[in-house]
Amino acid sequence: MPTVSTREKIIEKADTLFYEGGFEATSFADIAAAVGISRGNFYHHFKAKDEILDAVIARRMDRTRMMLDTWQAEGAQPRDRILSFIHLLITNRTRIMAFGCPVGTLCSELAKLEHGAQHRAAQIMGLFRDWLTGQFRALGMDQQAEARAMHLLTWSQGVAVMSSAFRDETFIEREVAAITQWLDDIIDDQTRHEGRICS
Amino acid sequence: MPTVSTREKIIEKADTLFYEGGFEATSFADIAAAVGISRGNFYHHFKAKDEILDAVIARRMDRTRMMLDTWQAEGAQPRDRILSFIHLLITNRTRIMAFGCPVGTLCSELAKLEHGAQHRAAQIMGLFRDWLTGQFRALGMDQQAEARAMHLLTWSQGVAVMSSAFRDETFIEREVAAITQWLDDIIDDQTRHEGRICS
DNA sequence: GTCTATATGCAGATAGAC
DNA sequence: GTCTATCTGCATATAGAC
Repeated sequence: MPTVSTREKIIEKADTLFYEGGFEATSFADIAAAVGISRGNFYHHFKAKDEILDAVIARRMDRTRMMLDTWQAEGAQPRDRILSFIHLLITNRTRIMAFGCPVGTLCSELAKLEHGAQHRAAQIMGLFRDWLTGQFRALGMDQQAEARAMHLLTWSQGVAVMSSAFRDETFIEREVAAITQWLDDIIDDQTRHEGRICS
Repeated sequence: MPTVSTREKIIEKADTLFYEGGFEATSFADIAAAVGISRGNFYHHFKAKDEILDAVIARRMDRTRMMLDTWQAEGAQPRDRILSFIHLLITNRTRIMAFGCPVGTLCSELAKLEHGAQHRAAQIMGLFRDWLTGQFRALGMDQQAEARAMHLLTWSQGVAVMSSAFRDETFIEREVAAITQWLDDIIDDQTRHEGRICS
């Protein structure tokens, strides 16, 4: 029977605490208290704080891949799949306003700490970039697919930063509407362009 | 003779260290070493770490106001002034790639720390928002002035996060070109709109 | 695998000499 | 106004009993 191991519980709690309080500001004691184990027991599972960070990043990579796979399977059209990504801003708006984007803020923090795991954290962002690039490519935007994926990611990261700075929920809603409008505009352009080539 | 006081030196060094290493990760010892004074002397000037943060935020507010005033005086047209803002991304690209945006990353960090100074840090962002709103208003975009200021700020914050995550200098250059294009497009739209009303 | 007890170091902060 | 010496607490990390 695969009950949740202590190791997995540690990773799960550390993931949440790193997101909500930051990596540097989260202590072993915080994680141990959240899991309900002693500090000493901690070192049976992880030799150093950096090892937990590695495990948390690996967990986030796995969960991101699973989420992207779900969106891929559930979305009938590339547009629907891209909308799944955009609507993360709505679904997670309360947490985003309080703590920002989990990926963006981790990358920013590790950059300042000059932490070795910085590159691995950026790979989570890379998963989104590559998946979104695939969606725009499926829409026939071969040349501009990656640039548009990067634009959408950039816009989302900006919304996360600004909404947490100003604590404005309506801002997120307005921006999501604007992003959706942008998406439909470039899809319209693409459709017209293909029509012109065919005729 | 107004030589730079020790207090001012502390604020200046703390400003840099908070930006490059983060507020939480920067210790009194770090600042004292950078200034060249002992830790004990520190407390003659600041009673607590939070007081230094307050002073750093106040300094950043002052310097931001001065910068905006300079842009206001030097730019002949609102478009030129907005371009001054956009080109911050180019001027500071090396530091932005390494440490992100000083304002955005401070807001993000203080949000996670649930720090009381969070609101004051967001006021720096507010200075940019209000100034940019004034520029768009001067372009005749009364209704949409603030939304466009927020869009420009959001985009810039996104570029800062993404360029530091991927460490890509060419990305900043491409985005600045795209932002400039966006600016000229909405100015064109505005000009045509005014023409239509007058004719 | 989990615990208690503990080592070591550095953080923020204070007292008091010069 | 600057220093040295010191306090207290919490951080990461280890040792070893159960």
